[in-house]
Order: sequence, then structure tokens, then C-alpha cells
Amino acid sequence: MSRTTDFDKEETITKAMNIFWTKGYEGTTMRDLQTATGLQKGSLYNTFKSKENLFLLCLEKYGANSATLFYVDGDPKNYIKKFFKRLVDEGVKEENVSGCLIMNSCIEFSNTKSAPAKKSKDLFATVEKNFENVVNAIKNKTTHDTHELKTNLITAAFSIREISKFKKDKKFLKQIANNVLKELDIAI
Amino acid sequence: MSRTTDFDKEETITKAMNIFWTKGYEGTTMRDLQTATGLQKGSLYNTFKSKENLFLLCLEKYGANSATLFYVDGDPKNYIKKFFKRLVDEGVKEENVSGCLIMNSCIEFSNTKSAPAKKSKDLFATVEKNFENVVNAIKNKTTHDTHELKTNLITAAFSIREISKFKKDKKFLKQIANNVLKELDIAI
DNA sequence: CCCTTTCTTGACCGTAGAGTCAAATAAAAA
DNA sequence: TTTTTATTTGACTCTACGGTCAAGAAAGGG
Repeated sequence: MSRTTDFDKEETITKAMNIFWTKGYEGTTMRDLQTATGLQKGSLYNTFKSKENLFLLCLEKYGANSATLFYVDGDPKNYIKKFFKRLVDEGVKEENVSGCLIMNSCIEFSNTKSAPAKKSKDLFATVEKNFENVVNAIKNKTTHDTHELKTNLITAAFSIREISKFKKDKKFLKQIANNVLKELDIAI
Repeated sequence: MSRTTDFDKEETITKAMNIFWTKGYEGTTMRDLQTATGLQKGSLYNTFKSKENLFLLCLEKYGANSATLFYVDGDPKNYIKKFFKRLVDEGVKEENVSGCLIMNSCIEFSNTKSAPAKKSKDLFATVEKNFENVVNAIKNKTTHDTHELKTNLITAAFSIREISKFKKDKKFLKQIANNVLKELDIAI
């Protein structure tokens, strides 16, 4: 009945997501998106309406993927340990300057009331909730208040992600992690 | 012998600094700078050479001012307490979305090798050193390692400054502060 | 195989960015 | 007051941005 799209929409969103993740929203040009996706301007606009709308879809995809990473299979404390170890190990890599797309976007859009500002803040709240769920899964908890621990965990994650973008200092980043992990009597 | 400048250079840098602080480097246009300083483009370029060079002068001024804030007059522990109380109180204000110019710039320029990237990282290191000096001024120290405590303090400051740009949650921000202050047996 | 409908292409548009420059202006020395 | 020299002005350039659109291409139902 009519011509169909030549490309996979989800795949294209993933490719765009990776560019936005690395370069930020303003730092990414339509030309960057064309190059990354292999599509022409018209196709991108025809399918995704606008740069901002495409970005919102990328945020959504990033959030959905992030959520799956919070599925705890096994000991929650060990999960948290591995989670932070990965953050530090990825963070110190010289080529890694991306941080976390959700946190990056919260910062980038902080002085706007735009749709991306709202969506990134919502996703940040979801990540908070995910941390809380992990904390709740810990058995034999000591006296630690769940909310406090959750706050400390997401703050440490935020700090490692953002500081590692410009400070490739493993000792420093490990210290951030261990400062919160000591509340769980663990260390990396 | 020749015409002199009609304006105060340092005053102009301060005005420019406040714009960069609020809007970021990329987010600030030459038009913003003209409006804020009351000068025309040509004068700005004639005096400061380029947007980037003006920004470097702004970073320097911000750093110099920041350094004066680390002069501890009295009990260092009380100084730290007031320091973090101010960070939280300023952070929750709805109109405050500025954070810290040094930390903002470290993030904004993290994926470049530009002069502002270098200068902001240098200033971050200076702030670290300033925190270390305050820690060293604490008498009757418990077993806390100086470097660890310094790292925890600057990380908490970073987190409060950046997270408060998009999350106006006093309980959350206070928790970040108190989590590090408890190492000094104090709280806000 | 044709027709309808949608997708694809890339030239094009308007706007806004940083930076330039020649002419006008004014401070201060002589 | 004149001369010298630097500053001030704003119109200008060039480039890059996000976004549009008319024409051509192709998928798939009939």
C-alpha cells in the first residue's frame, strides 16, 4: 500500500542516544546525528519530528536500559559492590568522558523548564527508587535508615559519574565509593 | 597622549563572570555579555581578545574569590559546618541554578582539551588543596586520614552544588552534608 | 504490472552565533 | 587649540545551526 521505512527505529534511537550521551544535547548537531545514524535530515525529521523529541526518546531508552541494570540477582550487598567497582573502573578510562546521560541531562537542562528537564528529573527519581529497592533487599540490615543509605548511594554514584568525566584519579574515585560502601561493611 | 578606556576592566570581568556562572560558557552569547557589561562588541574584543579569553579571566577571578572564602577565622570545624550550611541554604533557593563556576566548567569542558578545561581543572585542584588546609587546621583530630576527609568534603561540596541545580530537596541536600560532617561529629 | 502512499533525498531557508573593521570619537600631551 | 593615539561604535562577514520542502524513489496491495 505504501513505502516502508528502510531502517530500524529502535536501532536509530540507540545510535542517537550514544551521541547525545557523549556530546550532550546542545553539543550534538543534526549533522552528528545524520553521521551516526546513516540517515538524512529529512528522514530523521519525518520519523522523530524534532531534535528535542528524538532526545526525549533517547532519554527514555537510556532510562529503560538503566532500570534493567538494577535487577538484583543474588546478594544485594555484593551487587552494590560490583556496581560501584564498575563505575570506578569505567570512570578512570581515559576515553570515557560520558558520565550518565540522565545525570548529565539533569545538569544541562537545570536552568530550563523544558520537556527534557522534566523527563531527566523524573528519570533521576526513578534511579533513586531503584537504589531504594536494592537497599530494601538487603537482609540483616544494621541500624541504617533506608532513605539515608539510598541518598548516600545515589549521591556517590552521581559524584563518581560526574567527577570521573574530568578527574581520572582512581584513588579519589575509589574513596568516594568506599566512603558509602563502608556503611555496608564492604569495600572495593 | 591617547584616549583611555571608559570602563573598569575588573568590574567588567565580574559582570561577565556572573553571566558565565549562570548560563555556562556555551550558553552565554556575546549579546548576553554586551547587555551585562553595557559595552559594545568591539570594546569587548578590543579589551579581552576573544570570548574564550574573557572566560579564562572570569575563571581566574572566580578562583581568586573562592580562595578568600577559605580563610578560616576561628574554629575550623565550625567553619566547615557554616560552609556546608550555606551551600545547602543557597542550593534550595528556587532561583539559584548556578552551582559553582569551577565545577560547572570542569563538567562543561570535560570532553575537550581546551584552555578552559585545563584552567578549571587546575582551580578544582586548588579548591581541593584549600579543603586540605582547613582539615589540617583541625586540632584534636581523631583517626581520620587527612586525604580521605579532604576527598569526602570536596565530593560533598560538589554533589550539593551540582545536585541542587536541579533537585531543590532540602532533606536530600542536608543528608549529603551531614553524611560527611558526621566524620567531624557535627551536623547542620 | 500499476497505482497509491509513504519514505528518502539534498538543496534550501531563516536565524543566530563569534568575530572583524573602518569610521567616528574623545582623552591628554604638546 | 592642535595633534596623536587609542577607544568606541555598529554594520558587516562568515559559518553553522535547526528545520522545511518539493521532487524522486520504492514498497506492497490490487
